[in-house]
This record gives sequence, C-alpha cells and structure tokens, in this order.
Amino acid sequence: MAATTAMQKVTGTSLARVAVPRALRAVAHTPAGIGGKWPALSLPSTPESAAGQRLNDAVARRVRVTKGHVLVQRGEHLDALYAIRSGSCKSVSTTSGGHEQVMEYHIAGEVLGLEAMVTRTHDSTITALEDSEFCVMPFDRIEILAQQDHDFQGSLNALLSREIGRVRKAMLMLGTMRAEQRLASFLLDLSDRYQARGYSSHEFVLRMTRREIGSLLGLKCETVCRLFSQLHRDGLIGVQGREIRLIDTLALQQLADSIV
Amino acid sequence: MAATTAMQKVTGTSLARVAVPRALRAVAHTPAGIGGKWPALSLPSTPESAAGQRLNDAVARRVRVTKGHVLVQRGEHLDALYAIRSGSCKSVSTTSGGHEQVMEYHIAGEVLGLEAMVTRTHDSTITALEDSEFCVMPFDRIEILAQQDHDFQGSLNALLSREIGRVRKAMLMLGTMRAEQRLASFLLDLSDRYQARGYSSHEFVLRMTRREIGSLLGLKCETVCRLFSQLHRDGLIGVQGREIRLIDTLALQQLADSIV
DNA sequence: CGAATCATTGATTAGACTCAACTGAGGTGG
DNA sequence: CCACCTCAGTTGAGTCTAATCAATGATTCG
Repeated sequence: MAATTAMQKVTGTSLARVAVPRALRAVAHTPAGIGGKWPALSLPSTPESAAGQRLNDAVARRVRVTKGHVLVQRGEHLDALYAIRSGSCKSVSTTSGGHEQVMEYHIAGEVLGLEAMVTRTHDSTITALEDSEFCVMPFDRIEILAQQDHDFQGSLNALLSREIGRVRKAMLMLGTMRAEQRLASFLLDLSDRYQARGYSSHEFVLRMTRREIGSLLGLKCETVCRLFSQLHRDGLIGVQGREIRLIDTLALQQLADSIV
Repeated sequence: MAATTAMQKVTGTSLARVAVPRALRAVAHTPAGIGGKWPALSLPSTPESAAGQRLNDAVARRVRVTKGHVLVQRGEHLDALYAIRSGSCKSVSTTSGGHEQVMEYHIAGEVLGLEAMVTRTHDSTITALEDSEFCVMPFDRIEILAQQDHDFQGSLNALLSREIGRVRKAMLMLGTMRAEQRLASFLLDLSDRYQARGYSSHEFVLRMTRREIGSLLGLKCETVCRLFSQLHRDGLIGVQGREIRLIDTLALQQLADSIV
C-alpha cells in the first residue's frame, strides 16, 4: 500500500484532537490536486454511493490509522464526516448507568459521524477495528457545498435517512427477535452491504470479536459462539474463526424472518 | 371543550387520505386568523418547545380524532408534521418477518412524523391512543419557512436531533437492560417529558395497554404486569390500573442505572 | 517466549416466556 | 336494564432461552 501525497500516518490516541492540528487542516483545505480519493464509493449506484459521489467534493484529505485507534471520542464536537476508504470500525455508546454497547459496525465505503450531524456533537466513540484509511470531509466545507448545491443537500439527506432507518431496524431487531434470528439477520445485512460495495456477498471476514458482535446484537459472547457453531453444524454457514461463508442464504433469510 | 373555527372533527380511518381532501387543505393554508394554536408548547424553554415556538408559524389547521384513529399509515408520503395539542399516540413499525413493535409513545406537546423527514416516507403507522387533537403543519409550508429563516432550520434540526437521540437511547435500553430496568427507565423518561411540559412529573395516566408497553420495551404483557406489581410491592411506585404514581424516584433511578 | 485476550464448549442458573385460569371493565344487543 | 361478550389486567405453574460460571485451546502482541 503506497502512501500518497495527501496522506498522513497517525498513531496517537484521538484523531480529531491530537492528530489533526489546525495548521495541518488549513493546508488540507486546498481543494485541488487530490485525485481518486474515494474509489470504494465509485461503485454501483446505491443511494449511499450516489451521495458519496457528491461528497467526494468535500474530501479535504485522507488519514491512515492503526488498529484500535480512536477516530472520534464521545462528546466531541463534530468537525468532520469520515468515509472509510479501507478498513472498518465500530461505534460505541454508553448508558447513564455506565453500560457500553456497540451501536454500529462500519465497513469500507460507508460514511461515519452522521449520528452527530444534527446535534453537532458525537454521542458515540468510533474506533478502528483494523489498520484503516479514512477520507476526511470537514463539516464547514460540507455546509458550504450544501448551501451552494441543492442536490448535494439531497445526498446528505439520503445518508441521514439511511442512518435513521438503520437505527430503527436495529431497534426492531433487538425488540422482537431471538438470538438465532439476530445473528442470521446480522450476517444477511452484512452480506447485502458487502455486495452493494462490490465485494463478495457470501464470503467475508468479521473484524469484530465475538464479544463485540454480541454487544451489537444484545447478546453475550458465549451465546454468539454457540450460535456460530450451531449454524455451522446445520450447514447454513461456514465458520473458521472470523472468516464467514454464507452457504444457505435462503434458510438464513427464513430463519431471520420466522415468527418466533 | 369548545370547537374553534379552524377545527374539524374526523372519524374516518386514515387522516391523511380520507379526512383531509385537497380542497380543505387549500383553505386551511390561509395563514391569518388562527390564534393560540399551540398553548401546550408555549411552556418552559426546553429545546423542543423552543423549536415549537417557531413551528407555530407553520400550523395550518387543527384536527380532532377519536381513539384508535390512524393518523399516518406506514408507507405514506410525508405531507405534514403533527404536533399533539391534546391526547397521545403510538407509532408502530413492522419487521420483514411481519412482527410489529411499538417504536414510540407520544404525549401532548410532542411533534410527530419526524422519522419521515429525511426519507419523506413514513415507516411507521401512527395511531391515536385516546380522543386527541393535533396541529397540522404541512411540510411544503415548513420547507418554505426553513428556506426563509435560518433559525427555523435550526429548530427543525433540534427536533430531528432529539428524535435520533431518542431512538439510540431506546436501542441502548433494549440492548443492555433487563426487564426491571427497562420499565423503571421508561417511567422516568415519561416523568421527565411530563415535567418538561408542565404536567405533574410524579402522577400520570398511561394511555397504552400493558401489551403495548411491553412491545415498546421488548417484553411480554405478563412480564410488564408482574413488574408493575413488584415495583408497587417494593414501594417504588403506586399503581392503579393505568394510573401511575412515582413514589421513590431516586430508587427508580438507581434501579435503571444499576449495572446488571 | 510468556502474558493477555479471544474462542469454544460444558454445566448450571436465572430471568423472561408460555400457557392457563380468573377478575373486572366496557360495550352491545335483546 | 341486564345478560352476554370481549378484551385488558392479574397471578400462578412450568418451560425454555440465554446468561453465568468455569475450564481449556488458540491467537495475538509486546
């Protein structure tokens, strides 16, 4: 992976605070000279990638972070939206009681930070799950583009809409499904998202631990383990550590849709 | 309750389709002559009521509906936002598998339909839980106001932001809390909302059945019953059918915040 | 090469669901 | 006006799902 001119290597703790001082940001704002910033999103015409096309203009620079790096800290002011160029990340919220829960699992091609777009304050901590590269789209720049271009505003709304839909779907999942169904529905959702971005829809590598997957689905890690084993035994999926192969997608779908 | 000039009585099935023909809507658009449309929102300066003040200008007319009336049908195009002037309602979503879940419980003073603001399509069915009165704010009108007034756009964002926060909070609740905590946290949330609107924060009447409350909290109605009885026995709340009295708010808070 | 975390499986437990019976409130029609 | 019906609410008994506790490989990382 060759480093490009506009790229910087970050290994500190908080990207927004430590790694992106104002001086650097000002330089990065120069609009010209950054080509092919977002190849992962130039793919099929899903709503998200359509919006991504336009968001391309807002990209100021790229950053690389190492696994475990905190991209955004809960409570921070929204300075920028991020698009994952390569890699993956999770976003984690906290209850008033101190419980943590993984709220989202994002893969290459997806846009982060949307949950903060209205409040302008992040309410979850975003962490890279592997060495990753992000496109940074400063929010003031996005606002200017949105004012100039009415269509661009529409693209933003499309992204925001997807975000709301995603959370509501998650709420339905947590409120109505049993453990088996949740995992099946998680895998199918992931499959769709990989497909929409041109990756294999039936073979992928999970970048989260069993514990993190459990947290996302409202389950404990042992339960997630057992379910993986069970689906494997039943021939619905292939499992080898974090490598997943979907074998009987139809059966998975039926499982996810089954009424109790 | 005396009927005002701009008010109409509705008893059909779908408000947006049946009860509000285009002719009537055109008449209702006349901006003048409707005073004191929204007293419930002229109260303390919560973010929501601040936004409400501005939204006041967008109110075109009021409608009254009877208990059980469907205000918005899932899948319908977003024509207007609604503010509850008096009464209450629920919004219900459906999984791909056909399961239904109550997603929201709205009381007087709150604004409905926000979940559709970005997509422009409602993804849940909204039903009145008692005889209620709503302020109707046609969306085209809202858009015009938002373009003219930058602050108004901010107020809309504040509402949208609350909506996203609410759903995320619900997701955390469903993902991390046990049954007892969920009910406690539900009651406290409701208490806060009543207080914010100038009603009693420690005595209120639930307008949902035990089954509907259970659906909202991801529980079965028998479980909700038992929990009410238990909290009653323990002296945390008073329960008489749907009339609830919060007795030991601190203990409730501790219960809701307790780790496991 | 340890130390630590992750993954897996078994045994047991606890919490919520299911099924069932009963009460009471509200609504309807004779 | 009352008998009847339906549905909400409550409580008990038993079941089952997922959590907890525990032990052991497998990986990863410094």
